[in-house]
Amino acid sequence: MTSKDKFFSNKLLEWYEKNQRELPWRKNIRHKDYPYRVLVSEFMLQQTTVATVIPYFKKFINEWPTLKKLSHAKIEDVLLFWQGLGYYSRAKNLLKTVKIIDEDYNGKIPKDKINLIKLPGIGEYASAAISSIAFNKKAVAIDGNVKRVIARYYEIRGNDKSFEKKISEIAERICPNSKNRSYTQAVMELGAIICKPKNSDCHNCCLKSKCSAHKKNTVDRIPTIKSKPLKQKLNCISFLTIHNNSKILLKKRIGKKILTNQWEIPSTNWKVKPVKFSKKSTPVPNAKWKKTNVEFKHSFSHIDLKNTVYKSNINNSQIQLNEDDLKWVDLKKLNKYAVTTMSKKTLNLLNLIQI
DNA sequence: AATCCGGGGTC
DNA sequence: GACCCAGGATT
Repeated sequence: MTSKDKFFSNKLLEWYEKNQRELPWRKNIRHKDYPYRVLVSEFMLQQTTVATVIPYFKKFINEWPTLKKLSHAKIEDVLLFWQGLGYYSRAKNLLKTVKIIDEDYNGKIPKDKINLIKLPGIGEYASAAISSIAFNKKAVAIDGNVKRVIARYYEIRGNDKSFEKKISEIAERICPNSKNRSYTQAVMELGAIICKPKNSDCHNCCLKSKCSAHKKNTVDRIPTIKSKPLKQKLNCISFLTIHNNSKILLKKRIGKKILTNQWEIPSTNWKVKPVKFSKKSTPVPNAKWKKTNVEFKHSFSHIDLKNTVYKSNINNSQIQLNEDDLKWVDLKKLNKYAVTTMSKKTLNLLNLIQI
């Protein structure tokens, strides 16, 4: 432990005391349900910005204020709630984890990383984050923010395995033996609001006097950017069937790997080549179908999808539905279903709903 | 070790 | 359009 290491944790803790944001999951650390709220927040925050999470978190805690209540929830309800937040396996894993804690741990969240990491959806980062933030235990949580802050402060270059190893070794070495609840959040907080990926606010940084990258003016080049594989470009046509301008046909994505079990406007498979319209592929082949002017792109983490929308007005809703996973849904009751964001965008563009 | 999994904000 | 976000599971 060098004086530069000491400076890091001391200055950071001092800065955090005065500058931390008021975030809903940080309130009432003495409350019996505080660890549960930290648990929920850590699931939501994975690869998701604080600003996005806040409204979801508030509604979630309002709906399921305690671990016990969430443990009795149905996965359909949790998924409905998670709609639009993305990475839906988090919702399933959160419910699984809470059920395990309720049954195997007498409702008490494990305090140590070694037990937390066994739970579904909790990995290397989250186990350390929960242990330190919820229980004030010493545990080293390394997320994207931490990597960036440490890489700049010690001027660690690269983006490969050895980079990860160096960051990890330094993080272990400089982690203080107390105030870990604050320290874990302080490093991430600095990364989020001062030591940002771009336009980092070095002028207001409590670490600038000893920051190697700042002194050498290499902040913008650290950490080294990883080249990512190109996104696959895919196409689809979706078929909006509408009755009396009030009810639409939705289909459940059964057996799909992405957006599993969510409801959507029936669509062709996603294909590399532009999809040609054919009546046979529509949910109601004997109806009149018309191409709309709605055509837009929707991006996933690894796919850029172009969606072209066709529409059919159906006068009687008595038509035979051949498949069990097709259903007429009143536009006013759309919020009872987990509907894909792309389908909601479609309905919004057709002025059928407001998002 | 690479790939999959969402969606939105920022520049 | 490229990059990032309090990552984890799967293959």
